[in-house]
Amino acid sequence: MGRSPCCDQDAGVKKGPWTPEEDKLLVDYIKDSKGHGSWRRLPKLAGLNRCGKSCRLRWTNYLRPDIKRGRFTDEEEKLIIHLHSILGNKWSSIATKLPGRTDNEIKNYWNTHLRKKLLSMGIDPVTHRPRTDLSLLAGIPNLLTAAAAAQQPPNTCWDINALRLQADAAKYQLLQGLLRALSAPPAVDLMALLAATNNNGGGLVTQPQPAAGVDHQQYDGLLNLPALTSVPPATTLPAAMSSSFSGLLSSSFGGAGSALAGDGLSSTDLGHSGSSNMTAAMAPPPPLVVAAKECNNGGGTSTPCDDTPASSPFEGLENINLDDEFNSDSWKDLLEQMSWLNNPNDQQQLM
DNA sequence: AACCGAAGCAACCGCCCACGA
DNA sequence: ATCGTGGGCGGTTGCTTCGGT
Repeated sequence: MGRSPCCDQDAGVKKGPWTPEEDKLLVDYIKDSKGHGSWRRLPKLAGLNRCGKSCRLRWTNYLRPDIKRGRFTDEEEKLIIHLHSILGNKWSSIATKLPGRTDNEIKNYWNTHLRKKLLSMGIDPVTHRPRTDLSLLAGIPNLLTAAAAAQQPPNTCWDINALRLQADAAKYQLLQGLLRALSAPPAVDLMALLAATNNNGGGLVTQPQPAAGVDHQQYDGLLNLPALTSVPPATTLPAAMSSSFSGLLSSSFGGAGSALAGDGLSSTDLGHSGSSNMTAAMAPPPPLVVAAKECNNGGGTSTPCDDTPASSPFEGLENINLDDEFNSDSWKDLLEQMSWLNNPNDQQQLM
């Protein structure tokens, strides 16, 4: 239907920053009138050459006596993030839960601080899920572990923990290489990313802790995706896997296992306790726990097994052909070859 | 000391909705 | 039922401040 602007643009009403005198006029009027009444009529009655809307904004965002000034506390930050995950950009609704804070203030704080904070954590500030621009990576459902497991014939045994660790290492390098190949400096700590992409849920789990000011529920949500166990040196990779990535690794990192010092964002923002930087993340792994062995009984479940593993769990992955010069096409090929693994039913059968 | 880019934030803009005539 | 108005809301702008060179 269209409506006339709240303020006549030709009336020469003042715009821009408010002066102390204008503030006083507005405050005095509202005080004397015990309320603002009609905002449209207020400027004339208060002797202000402002539009009513401008007066309302000035009052609600700045002059109201119950406005709380100063930095947001950690608790307020957590609450904002939590409420935003539920309410989205409903700033006024969020503001009702933070006494003394205005929707405008919260909105500004979100846009200038919290949004960046979440991004640096690899969390999409819109969805509060792991970043969608990294979904290509985050969506890999334990690809290599599952693929390796899929190679095992029924009723054979394999060292499930060794398999998982090798898969972790392979994934770690793959992700590094991919990020490099796409000329995208890691926006998140790769260890954290792997923690989010790893589905194995086995032992050796290292649970990073949320950084101060980080919403625990969201963080926990991220961590609901099982955590990375550990990253063995690349030299433990089966030859087939190593060669698949060798070109990419040697050209990108100067050799597998090299540190990525100074690359990307500080991982301290990611809140890791312990290995809180990239160099530490690349350090030799801690001693491994005794590997459990499991049998593929052919029925979609695994059972404990003491037999010697049948063969390298990565056998059969040689057909994943990554070019020496890693590029997006080869990545697509890889995904296509393994796309069936994204099917939850298929994954279920592997577990 | 001067300049420049980035960050922060107050204020504005335009759309939408509720409500009353 | 329709339309005009008031007020609220989210997105955006642009000014100010800050920090680095």
